[in-house]
Amino acid sequence: MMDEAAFLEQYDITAYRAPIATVDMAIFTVLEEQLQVLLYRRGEHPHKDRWALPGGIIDVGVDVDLEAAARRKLHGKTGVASPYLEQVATVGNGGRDPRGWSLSVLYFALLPAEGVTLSHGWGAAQAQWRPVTEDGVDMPLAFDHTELLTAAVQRLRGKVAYTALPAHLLGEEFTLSELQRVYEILLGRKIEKSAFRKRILDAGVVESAAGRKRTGANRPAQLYRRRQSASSHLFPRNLATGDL
Amino acid sequence: MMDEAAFLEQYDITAYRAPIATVDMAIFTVLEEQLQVLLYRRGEHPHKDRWALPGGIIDVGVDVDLEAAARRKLHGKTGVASPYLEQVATVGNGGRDPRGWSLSVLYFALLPAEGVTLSHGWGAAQAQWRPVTEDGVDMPLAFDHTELLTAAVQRLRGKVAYTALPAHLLGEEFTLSELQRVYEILLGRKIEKSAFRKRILDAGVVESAAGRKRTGANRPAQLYRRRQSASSHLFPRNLATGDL
DNA sequence: AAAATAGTGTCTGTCAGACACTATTGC
DNA sequence: GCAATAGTGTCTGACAGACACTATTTT
Repeated sequence: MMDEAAFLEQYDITAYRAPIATVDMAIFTVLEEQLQVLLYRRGEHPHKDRWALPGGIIDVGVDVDLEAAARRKLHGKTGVASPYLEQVATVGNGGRDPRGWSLSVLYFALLPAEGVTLSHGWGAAQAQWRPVTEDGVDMPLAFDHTELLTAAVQRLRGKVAYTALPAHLLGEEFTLSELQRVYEILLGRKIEKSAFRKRILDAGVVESAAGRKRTGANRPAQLYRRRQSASSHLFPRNLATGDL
Repeated sequence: MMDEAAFLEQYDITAYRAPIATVDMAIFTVLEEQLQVLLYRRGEHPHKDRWALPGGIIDVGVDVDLEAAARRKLHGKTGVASPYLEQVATVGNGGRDPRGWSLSVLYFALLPAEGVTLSHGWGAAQAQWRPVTEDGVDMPLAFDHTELLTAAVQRLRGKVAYTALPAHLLGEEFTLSELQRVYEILLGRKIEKSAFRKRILDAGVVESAAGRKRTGANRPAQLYRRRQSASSHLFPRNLATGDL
């Protein structure tokens, strides 16, 4: 009979043909009144010169865990360290990558457009924001990234009406009007102002910050910031006008 | 300059130290008026003799995709081929498995207790249903399976009030009273009958089946069955009495 | 008739949705 | 004052939640 220490001694990890393990990122922002996603043009095989979601192979020597791998990819492309990050799903099969059976963990990130400096990183020819139309982007993508992007967009859109997630698309401080505008862009329709404000404030997902924002020939607006609970909070009912 | 075919030709998949890739299953049923989860006692190292969620290493030679791997594990333990299956999350880090950096994709399955014959499968000393109390089970589990189970239970509980998922815990045909009872068990509280029936029927997630069920000295109940849309449907508002 | 569960009808408080109104700034 | 946006108040219809009622079976 063998104990666990002895078992591990003789265990050969390379005896198993493991799948390729990767992380892919759908990085969203709101820019020019549109939801946009960060894509880069692949500079290496496979799918060289095609547009793709940022991502890549998990490095078990560098990444302490899955989320660290995701943050590493994100930081490399945007320079942003700690945006809102959420795991969407994992896909895995023998056909999605010509290199063999591969498994990809998909994350989405939300970040404010200001302060982001896109850098190519190695292996990427270009990186740029592309507007999201309906559930995707109007260009073919490498691998199964079209499907991955659709899944990420649907997850995001599905949560908009029930959570305070869109607040992460704005900077530290923002006005309720700005927040409402982001909701409207994500939902693709107008929201009734009074109901929106009541529900956001009642939910306690934002707190007022000192100071007001003055932009033009009009009444200045109170500034707010996210509260800690903001991301996880589920509104008891729908937030925006109209169901779903 | 190399084209893609030439690239793949010289590409050596074993040059990368990939994580161990596994699938774990939280298999739920309702038995004896309680939510129960299927556990098995490990017959091999590591964590020999500890209770664990069914699962194991993905076999890229056998499993065409991730879900196939999950169904293979499920079928091996229960003999059930096609229950409700949903991906919950993926965890990965260097410390959760003594064999090395490992990555586990967690699924949960819902199935009716009738007709399930538990079999050990190889590598398992015993398999049995264990009641779920609060967010877990009252025994230590192997690896990080306590956390995995908690995640699965929370996902299930979180969706109960907004979806028709609990219908998958019953057989082909069931009465509305039986369905209501399952909801009550999962939510841990009574639901008002009239409201429950109105919302289930209005949502159109079940359809009446021919025949009625007669059990005792009382009025027989109409039988219903799930409709195709049942699993994905989101109720516009909460289904059960009381929020969340 | 009694017991037991199936199934329906009605009332009420709450809240989403609509809309109109007041407030505060620059010009 | 006028334009423009911030922010509030009020009415109404719909529905969740509570509760009481009717219906159908066996014993």
